[in-house]
Amino acid sequence: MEYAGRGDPARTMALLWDGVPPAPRRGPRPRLDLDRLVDTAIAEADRTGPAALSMRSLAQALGIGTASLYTYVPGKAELLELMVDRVVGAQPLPPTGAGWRAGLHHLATEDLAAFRAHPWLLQVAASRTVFGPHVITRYEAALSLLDGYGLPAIEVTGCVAAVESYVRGAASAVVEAEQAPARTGSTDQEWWERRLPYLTERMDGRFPRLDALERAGGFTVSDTTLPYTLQRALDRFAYGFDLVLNAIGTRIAASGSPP
Amino acid sequence: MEYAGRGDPARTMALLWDGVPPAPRRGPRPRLDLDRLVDTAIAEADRTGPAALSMRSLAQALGIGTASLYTYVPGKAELLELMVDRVVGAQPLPPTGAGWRAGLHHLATEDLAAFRAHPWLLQVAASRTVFGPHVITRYEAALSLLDGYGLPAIEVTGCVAAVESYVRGAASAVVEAEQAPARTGSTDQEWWERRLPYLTERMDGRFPRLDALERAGGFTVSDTTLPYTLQRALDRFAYGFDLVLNAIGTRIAASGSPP
DNA sequence: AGAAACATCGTACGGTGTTCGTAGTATTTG
DNA sequence: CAAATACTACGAACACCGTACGATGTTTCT
Repeated sequence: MEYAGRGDPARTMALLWDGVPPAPRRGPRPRLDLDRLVDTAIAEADRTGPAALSMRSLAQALGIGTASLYTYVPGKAELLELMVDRVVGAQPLPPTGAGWRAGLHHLATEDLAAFRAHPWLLQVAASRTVFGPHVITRYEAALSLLDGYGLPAIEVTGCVAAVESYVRGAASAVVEAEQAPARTGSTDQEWWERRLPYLTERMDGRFPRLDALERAGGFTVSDTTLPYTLQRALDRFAYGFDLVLNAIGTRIAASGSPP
Repeated sequence: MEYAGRGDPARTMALLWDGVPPAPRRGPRPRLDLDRLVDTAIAEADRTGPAALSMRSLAQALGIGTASLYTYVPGKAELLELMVDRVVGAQPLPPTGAGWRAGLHHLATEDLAAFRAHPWLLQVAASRTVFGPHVITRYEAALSLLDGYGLPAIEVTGCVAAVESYVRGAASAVVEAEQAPARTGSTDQEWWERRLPYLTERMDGRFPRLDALERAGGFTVSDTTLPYTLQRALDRFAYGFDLVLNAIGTRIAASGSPP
């Protein structure tokens, strides 16, 4: 999942920003266009899981030979970048004029939805920021949400970065909860029924705080440490995001200028 | 980097919680012990990068045959889990009695340090929570930091989860900034000098907010979107973490009971 | 018609995690 | 003491992976 940034920057930048270069004059027509390739790759990655996308299976899904892929794309790393920017491009931008809080909320909700629909985003985007047009457009929109409230530039970028960081981290917990059954090949209940005996035996009495939580709030160990219930994970996402928004609100209030 | 949770849970749990099982009575003595194996794996992963750890190279570093590794560990997935729990076990626990803020600050600082020292943690821990004794001990300690302030249980777990989510997301930005030069094989400056011409040409005039930031605050595009300067990334980490802590403080204050 | 430019793709290379079967060794048993 | 036993060690092989190379076929321009 690393695929160091091999290809020369010019080629990658051109693919991201200009799409496919002008059609060449000679030789046989390409059977594919870049859009179809990237779309198929996204669908395939969604279907088969994050790391399971292989150039061979992608080529097969497209009905072409494996080596032919390299006519369109320098390598897998660049393909992944194109996939990221394309997914981001499909997200709606936050509404302007509804206030910073509604705007950031919209942004985070869309991001969470994208991470859930395309879990591989978490692994790709975690290792390197993609410098595509849609990614930057979205970042620009996020910055403008905090414009006009008197926040200094350094704080605007800081707040947006904080939101992005939190969303990425919390979304990965949500995705984990959502994917746990599929990955283990069994239902949540089976998964826990098989592990709980070992855990309870080992944990017995050694973790008073967790025990207290279990007695007081009806949390089981499985519920607190790893919120395997999707609903619990979503609740946590919302709770923590509210914390972040509240903190941003305090900074805005402290900066003087009203909305 | 997926390595679905193959091995049976009993074996994995036993490895995590009980260490190596009682020494067998017959047959040749094992040449290795589990601790040495895991330690070497950690060192190797630190040295060669996240995904570059291979069972073959690890075996070579240990001076044994590749297949022999599977005598000690069911597979790579389980080995990675052992590595995670071992790293977490090496972290100091937050001081009790210094207050929740100091405690959480200590926790986050140590986590960030661990992510920087072992970048592969971000990719391993992102996909599944490791249920090892040290991980749970650390979680227990985090919970107890917020004990006694009158926060309801659901909020205690919510706040700890929020901190963890933020730290994971923000740390990945820091690590990205720190590793960028090594990954691209060139210095920051070279990397940007090669890409900036293409970027500025494409971005010219299309992103007024970013342009304004550049004019006003001395931010370059490279500085805002991807904080390739390590110092800037660290500043952002601290700023956002302060936001989260402030929000938690507000919740605590609203819950009545003083420290 | 011939040359040049291009897409296609079978094949091969060096890597990966893991399995299998066998060889070897130390303890326990008869 | 010898034989059975239970264990470690590991070379070889399997099924994959991303990618480079070179041959082949197709289209367009001269």
